[in-house]
Amino acid sequence: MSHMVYCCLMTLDREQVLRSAAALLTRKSTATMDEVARAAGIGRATLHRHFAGRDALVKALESLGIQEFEAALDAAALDEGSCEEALRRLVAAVEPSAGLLSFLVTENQLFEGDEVNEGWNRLDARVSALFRRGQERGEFRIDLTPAWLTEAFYGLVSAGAWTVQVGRVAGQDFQYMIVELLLGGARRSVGQ
Amino acid sequence: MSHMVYCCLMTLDREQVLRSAAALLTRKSTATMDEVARAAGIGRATLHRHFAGRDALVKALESLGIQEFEAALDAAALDEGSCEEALRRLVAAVEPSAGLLSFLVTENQLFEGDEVNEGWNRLDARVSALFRRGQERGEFRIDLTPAWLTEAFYGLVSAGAWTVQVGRVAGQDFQYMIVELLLGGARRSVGQ
DNA sequence: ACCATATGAGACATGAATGTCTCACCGGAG
DNA sequence: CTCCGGTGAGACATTCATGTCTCATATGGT
Repeated sequence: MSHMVYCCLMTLDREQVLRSAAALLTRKSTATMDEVARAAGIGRATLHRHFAGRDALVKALESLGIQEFEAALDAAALDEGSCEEALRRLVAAVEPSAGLLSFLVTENQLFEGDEVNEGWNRLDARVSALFRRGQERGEFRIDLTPAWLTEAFYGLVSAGAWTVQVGRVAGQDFQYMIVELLLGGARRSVGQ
Repeated sequence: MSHMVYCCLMTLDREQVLRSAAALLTRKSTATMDEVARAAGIGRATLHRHFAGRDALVKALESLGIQEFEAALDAAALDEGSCEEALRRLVAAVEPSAGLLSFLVTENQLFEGDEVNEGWNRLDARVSALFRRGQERGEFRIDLTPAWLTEAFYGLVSAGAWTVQVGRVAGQDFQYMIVELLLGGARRSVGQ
């Protein structure tokens, strides 16, 4: 059928392929096009019909990651209520995409090149704004810059995704680990 | 001269080459053997005389990173005094190697393969032991496992190295950022 | 049943990185 | 000065991922 139903500018096939590619590349970032195709249960030729080449695949993955992260930011409603609760909602919303995000973040090949996808700037700005709002509300300390807190957020999400994947901690603890460390740190407070 | 002075099982030449290779690969993990050679100011043939191939180079880099990290652990004297102070010493000692560590950590190609260098297990155990000692001393909270705190430590060191490198924060703040976030978190405590 | 489309498998060429080789050159030791 | 080990430059073959192609097949609608 040539008249397929489009959803979000992406066919269902394409979406499925992209999902499995993300899952594979998250684990093995150097996976070959053939491996990606096999992982998706399709032939290499078909993969090439969907994505012109490896670059196009990675770009599509980048778009997917940005889209998912942006959706997580929307779902978390960062402007509402306390910033601590907003951060908890954000981590919960971003968990399903953590692996993909981790892959994209470490794929610094994207960042060293000509031009970065402007989507990352938008995302950085929104996360950074959350931390700034928390500082202005007196919830977050002001001696750590929003820029650093944003990078630390990415770093901890990646570390959490990795740690869960290798089985060093249970996936059930993902949100708790990240939020608690990011908010409260490792030091035992007097009250606890 | 065929009778060269050996130091730490490594010639001075080899050491220099390894340093610049680490610096380059930290920035561009996909750098070519030729690029590595140029960065070291030597010819590709000479690079091959020092390291049989790319794999050997990466292995040597891994050994160097492990060696430096182990030296940092020694210098930090993790068993002495409070664990908070020990952690501060560790971050300070590890700062010069942060870029190399970041490269090696993200080079998951090393971890997905046949066998991981047993050195990583030793390092993990020592860092983990620090956090466990802190928990036993009542300094650190016990609801975050030493395994997670260890991974978070790696993640924050990597994030810090990256953030400093791209100029998002000043290199001068490296230690403070990491230690303060890892120990105290982003939440503003009542006393502050 | 027929046809159109998409697919999988494989062959093939291309390009890039790698690994090996030779050769001319340089600098120091004898 | 002469010799010799180390070096840089380049040529060369090899390997591997990639990209393109063809063709037989399966699927699905008419």
